[in-house]
Amino acid sequence: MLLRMSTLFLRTLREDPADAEVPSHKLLVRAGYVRRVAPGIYSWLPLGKIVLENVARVVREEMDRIGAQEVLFPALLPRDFYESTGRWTEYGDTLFRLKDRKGADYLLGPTHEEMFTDMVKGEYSSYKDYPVTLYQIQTKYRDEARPRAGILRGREFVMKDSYSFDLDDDGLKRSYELHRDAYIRIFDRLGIDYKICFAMSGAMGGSASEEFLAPCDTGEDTFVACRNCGYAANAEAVVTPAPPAVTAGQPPLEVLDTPDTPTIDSLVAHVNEHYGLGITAADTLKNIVVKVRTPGSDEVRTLVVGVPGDREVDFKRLEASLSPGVPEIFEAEDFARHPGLVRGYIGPQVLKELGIDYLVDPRVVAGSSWVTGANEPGKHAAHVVAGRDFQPDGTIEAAEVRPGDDCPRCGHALSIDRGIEIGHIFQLGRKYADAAQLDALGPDGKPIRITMGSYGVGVSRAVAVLAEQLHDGLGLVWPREVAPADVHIVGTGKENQVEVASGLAETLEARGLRVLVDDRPQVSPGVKFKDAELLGVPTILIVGRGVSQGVVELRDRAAGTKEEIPLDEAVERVLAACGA
RNA sequence: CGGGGCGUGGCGCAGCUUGGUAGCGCGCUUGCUUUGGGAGCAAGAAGUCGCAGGUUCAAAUCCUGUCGCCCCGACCA
Repeated sequence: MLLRMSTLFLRTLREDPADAEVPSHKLLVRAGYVRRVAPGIYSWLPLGKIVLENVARVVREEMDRIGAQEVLFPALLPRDFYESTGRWTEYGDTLFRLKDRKGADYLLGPTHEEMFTDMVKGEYSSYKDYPVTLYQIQTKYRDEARPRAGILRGREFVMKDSYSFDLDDDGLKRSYELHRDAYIRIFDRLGIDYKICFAMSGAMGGSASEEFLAPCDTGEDTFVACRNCGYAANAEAVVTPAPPAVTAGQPPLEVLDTPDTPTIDSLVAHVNEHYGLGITAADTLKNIVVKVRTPGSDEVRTLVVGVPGDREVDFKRLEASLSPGVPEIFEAEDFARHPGLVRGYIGPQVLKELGIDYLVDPRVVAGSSWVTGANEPGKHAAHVVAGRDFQPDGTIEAAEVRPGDDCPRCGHALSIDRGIEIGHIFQLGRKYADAAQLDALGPDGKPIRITMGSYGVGVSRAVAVLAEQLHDGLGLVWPREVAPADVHIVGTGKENQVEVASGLAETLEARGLRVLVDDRPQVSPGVKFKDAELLGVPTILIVGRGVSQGVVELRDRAAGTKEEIPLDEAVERVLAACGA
């Protein structure tokens, strides 16, 4: 491959685009890799297209290596496939819907579980056919409430999705492990920094699920990591270790007058001053009321969640824990309908008789004693003991996770970071096979329900993540595997530099390198240097003022090093630098 | 959905308060000079100022409406 800057369809920008906030967005636009078309929708220019294809190639090679077979579904899909699993309605506004000329409903595929399942059902029928794994690299469409950060979170994006079909749980586990290994190879080859995190299997009803998160300040996901034992988990999936149950005798429950203590801080200050309890916010029990809606039905139940008063409820964690139920805020009119719930002074002591479910943070163990609401305006209760004064209906992971919290595996302090999800592997189980009645006929003549795994890689997102993780003040710094070229040859000078550069480019191309050569006439050296740094090709060869003395300059974009080398060694030196 | 900000040549912006010939930088075209860090000089091309209505002798500027875009939030009872 040989690209010439003199004819390459490329225009770099000197300034950041006004609508870009994050580094990857700014740089990919400035360097002429992508252009915005509409919110969350981008065009890929030649260099961007090459990088995108390189990522796709790596993904494809590693999927093929584990025996997955590539297929391609349409992005434009008829409604009926999504009707059978209920997702035509469940997906809500995120689904791009459209009608054909006859008025029939269509959608742009946000994901393709239904299509894969249906395809396998149509072709395979014997246990001898299994296991099988299929994948595609496809454009997906999701009408996100808020697309952001350029191609990091778009409404149209390229994703590799694959599905494994197995006869039993052991097979599923093997398919899952194969994918896990493939993903490790993919992200290692791409040069992405990532962490494998435990994730919630959530509504999909699966058993095991892990996310590949790329640590990144601009990330939307929060994850915890333990430096000691290597445990890592999405914040939504973190398990809170329960302290040992308390058995020692506790003083009896005591109701306290606590006027004007609407917040935890004011409550703590008040009881310490007037009752000398010497407590902290962590000794109080905060009770949050939510409504939980069951999707697909009108059923709404009231739920109270108890967490230590020094912690906020993390709505995302709550949501994940309640899934498929959807928590909603308990409004003033809801309080009006439940006079037993005294806003600001709710305690769990009365929930049983009110018939309201009560779930507590795992720290609220049997025998633990709390200061909490007394279910009367202006009153709280002290020495309220779990198991004695109230009986929780179970535990729930809803409290926020904080840096320094105990690792659930080894007890060391956890750190918290943000990341971007670039891959997800997931033991789906039989949900879709059940919906589609996907069976194989067994050796005994009886049907075997197939069990599935679902696996995704954000291909276009990976491009943005690389830009996000690998850049400096001058521009992009691509790893060689995805770079638009192996070497960027800059010819600059008023003598024969451009011809020499062009000749070197042809020689190196013939030796198997992907070459980008700046052969633009009448362009000043400064511009060419700046562009080379902005574009981010890993190896840069400058053919400039030294050429009449037989000297050229070899640069390493990532290391920032430069070295003068003899012109007649240039070809071999570049080949060596490019690992060819 | 809530809050904030912004719509002016291809890109980045000023002008609006206080109405009066639409401007700057980058980019682009032509010529000459220049060639190791986003060159210089000269001459050019290119904008119905998001859209609609209103006020006015006169609107990018004031008023009303509307559309779009960007950012933050989506919870703390």
